Amino acid sequence: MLRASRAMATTKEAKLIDAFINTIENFIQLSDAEKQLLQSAVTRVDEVKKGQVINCEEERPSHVHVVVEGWAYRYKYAEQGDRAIVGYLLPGDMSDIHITLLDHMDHSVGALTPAKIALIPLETIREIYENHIPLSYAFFWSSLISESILREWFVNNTVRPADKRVAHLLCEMLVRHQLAGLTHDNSFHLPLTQAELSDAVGITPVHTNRVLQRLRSEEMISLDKKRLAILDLERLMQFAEFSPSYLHLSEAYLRRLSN
Amino acid sequence: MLRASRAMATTKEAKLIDAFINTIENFIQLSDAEKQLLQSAVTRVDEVKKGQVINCEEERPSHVHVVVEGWAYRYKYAEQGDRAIVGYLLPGDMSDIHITLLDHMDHSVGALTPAKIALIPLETIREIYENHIPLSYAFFWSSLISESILREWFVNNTVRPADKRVAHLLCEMLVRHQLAGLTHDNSFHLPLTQAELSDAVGITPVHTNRVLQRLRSEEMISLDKKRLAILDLERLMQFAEFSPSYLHLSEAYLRRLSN
DNA sequence: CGGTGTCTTGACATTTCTCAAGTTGGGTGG
DNA sequence: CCACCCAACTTGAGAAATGTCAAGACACCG
Repeated sequence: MLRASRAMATTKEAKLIDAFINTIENFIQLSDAEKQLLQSAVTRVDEVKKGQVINCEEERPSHVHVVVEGWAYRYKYAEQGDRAIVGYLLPGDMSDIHITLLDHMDHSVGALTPAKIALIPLETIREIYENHIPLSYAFFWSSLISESILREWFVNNTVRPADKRVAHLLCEMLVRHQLAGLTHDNSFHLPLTQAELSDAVGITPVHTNRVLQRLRSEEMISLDKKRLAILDLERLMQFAEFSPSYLHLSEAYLRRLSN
Repeated sequence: MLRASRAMATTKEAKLIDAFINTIENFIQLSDAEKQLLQSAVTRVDEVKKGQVINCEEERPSHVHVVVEGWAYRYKYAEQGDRAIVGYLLPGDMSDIHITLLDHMDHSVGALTPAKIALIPLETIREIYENHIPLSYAFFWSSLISESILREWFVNNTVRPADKRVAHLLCEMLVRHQLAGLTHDNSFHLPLTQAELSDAVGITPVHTNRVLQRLRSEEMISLDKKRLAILDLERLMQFAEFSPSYLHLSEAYLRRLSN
């Protein structure tokens, strides 16, 4: 029975590996044994619907979640029902590694699109902490990267006007999609609703709409049927004051980007 | 020589322990040996002047810094010279544990007041990672707490209007000072300039001034000669939509707060 | 083919910013 | 001890950015 579920997991993990392991290897090279270990750590892969809650604020999840396919997002509601989107999770991103050391979620996580989510039991992660120090570095590292991204998001919403905020976010999304190999010619699938974009940059949907129109009319981007194309990356980055330093890209990735 | 500097350090560390070790012990109880280890990890205690830079963006520090006395702050400049203050560091806070795994600072750290800063060499931290797993949990934990605080700051600046932002920040500062035992009757020393407060909540100094006046005239706070008193904590917290859950306080601390 | 969610537009309200001019207060040199 | 000075704080008036409300257009889905 245990064996069976292992086997099931194995067929799915190929996908987990593609994204998550790839991400980790931006930090350290993993041995085959370590990859295998991560593979077998996944006990389940859930298919969740758009909008479904994956982790709820205040709860204590029993598993750590990794996005395999689709988009998820971190969010928090303020009192009058205003939602702040605190981060987007792309394939390969971990949602809640904090929970191995903290006793409750301080935010919620939900699916922004239909998604596949891999689950790893907390105890497995704890075992890794004890016995596979390089891998625990990797978890710590990935958490530090999300902290750095969050910090830049904070700066974005704190000092920049609405149009630059949106532009900055789009630049980041482009780079992160490039890293994941999900772009063609600076264009990629952006499943966000204008309202979902708004909640990440802290402006009104109506205003987001007008900002996007301006970016389009100035021919920095085109956005149609959820496909975003960056038409003039140079100019967009400059306009947004975007510098990818905070993403802590490895040399290898920086090279990949410049192609 | 080495021995001498150790001895020097030892006299100073009593302070380090008071704050930093205390903080850590909010997470796990440390053995005497572990406390000793942390003590001896400090190779130097610097006295820095107000405004002095401790870590600079893009650089790679050789030491991790811990605030012993005074306030420090994390910040980033946007292009037109706008500064975003990304966090305040109180005694006991670590400034740059990230640097053990990332290759450059993605933000700067400076002193907001005259301060004493303890330095721990990177290699020492790395040794701890390898040989003292519980202590490395503690470092990881403290980094997760700052991430959670940052997340709440993000929410604050993303969904709340100016007056609530300021109120929320003041609530947080009160709690953090209470934890550090730095309050008397809900009042404490707030060394911030109105401009420094402004850069943390993303509004103009002029506007901050008016917001503070409103909070004063509504008798929620009083603020004079850098001494902040929360006159009606209940009301201020409600107004700010403040809930300390994101600070991940231990039961023990929550009890302490309710006195 | 109808319906619901998303996008778009316009007109107006509100919040926050900008600029510019005081005012206050603590610190320093004479 | 005084006089001055500079940084921080305050105030006012008008400008700019962003929000609100309401209605219509569009587009995808069942």
